[in-house]
Amino acid sequence: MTLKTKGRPRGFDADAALDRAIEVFWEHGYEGASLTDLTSAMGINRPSMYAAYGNKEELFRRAVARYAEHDMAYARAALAEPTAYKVIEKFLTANADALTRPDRPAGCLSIQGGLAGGSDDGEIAQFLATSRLAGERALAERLAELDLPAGTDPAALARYVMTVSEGNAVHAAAGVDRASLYATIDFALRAVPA
Amino acid sequence: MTLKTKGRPRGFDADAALDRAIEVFWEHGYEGASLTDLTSAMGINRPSMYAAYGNKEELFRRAVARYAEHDMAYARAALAEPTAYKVIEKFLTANADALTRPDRPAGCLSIQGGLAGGSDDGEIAQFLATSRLAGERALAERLAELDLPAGTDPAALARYVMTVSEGNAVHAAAGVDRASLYATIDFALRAVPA
DNA sequence: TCAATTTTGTATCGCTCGGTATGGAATGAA
DNA sequence: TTCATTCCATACCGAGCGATACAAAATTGA
Repeated sequence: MTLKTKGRPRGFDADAALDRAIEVFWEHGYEGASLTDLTSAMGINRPSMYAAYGNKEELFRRAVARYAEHDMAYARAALAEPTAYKVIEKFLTANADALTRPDRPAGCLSIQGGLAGGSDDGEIAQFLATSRLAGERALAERLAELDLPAGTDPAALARYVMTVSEGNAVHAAAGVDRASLYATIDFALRAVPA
Repeated sequence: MTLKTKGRPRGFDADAALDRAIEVFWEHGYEGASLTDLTSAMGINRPSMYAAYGNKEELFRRAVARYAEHDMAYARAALAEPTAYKVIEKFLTANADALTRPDRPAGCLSIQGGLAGGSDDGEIAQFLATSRLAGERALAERLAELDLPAGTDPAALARYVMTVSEGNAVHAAAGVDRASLYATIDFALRAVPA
């Protein structure tokens, strides 16, 4: 799969470097993560970053894509559960686990990355919002396939679940521990048709 | 109440200027709001801002304090309701209204202001988190006074309600409309003891 | 062995950031 | 009128930002 390269070979693993960039963006947000922070965490120099990823915004988009693929695999796994209640229960608990992993920053990259539009016209915030709403739509579509009581809107239920998930992410970023998030989920599940 | 001043009188209303600063922080976040953005919205020059408020961080803290006093008065009003269910119902609906006021930025300053620790070591994010948790504690204390079923932890219930509120704030900032937030609240209230 | 190609390290670019020095303008007190 | 005091406006500061120019280093193909 490695195509024959002509020039000097790259001295670092682009995916491993991306993993380190993910954590920097996760902790400091898009705007708060400076190129000095990023490249020093990635173990490379600035020109290497620009050659490999384009610019800071592209690096961020690649980081979010990789984050969605790896750190949010639990969400796709939860969709495989056989009932609506179990899908939601598994999604929320696995989400709470991910929000409080001891070896990772607290919270969720797609929220920590940036909610407010900073210097740009909210381009980053909008990109993250779109990506979150895509997850919400995927959940709604899965719920629509499953056994919901008549009159229950799958899209509204999915939005409720994502709302709890995002609120938990805000709490986790503030230092709230895993057990407390579980307690919140216990309440949240009481609103879900069994 | 105006004490006799000696020198040249101030040429602007400090509270009105603060209201304009609130909106800039609300839209762009603490880091994303530059002094040029702020002072031009406030209609004053930089030295006037520094003379009146100290520095950018102090301006932000004053803005958040004024925001809590004015734009979040609905929260204190909701606490006056006579039952736990009504307190929570009124808090969440008034919150959804505030998150989607057409004459104000979408979402909530205490979340839009900044979740991730930027250049500083998360001092702003921590300040905002502390202020949000103070609101949560106030709600918990009020719920503890009211009629909850035996075995219901007021602190956990308050945390659940704030989680929904914060999730709605994230959704509102992403452009979700008021009716959708209401639908989320309809689900959320099903978990609240009546 | 040499040209072609790509990456790497250094040093720097122009720009914007938060913050300030300075002098003139506007007031109250004497 | 004059002084002391306070505020306003211009112009500027050092620092850090994202992004790059340039040449040395490392590889492939001829």
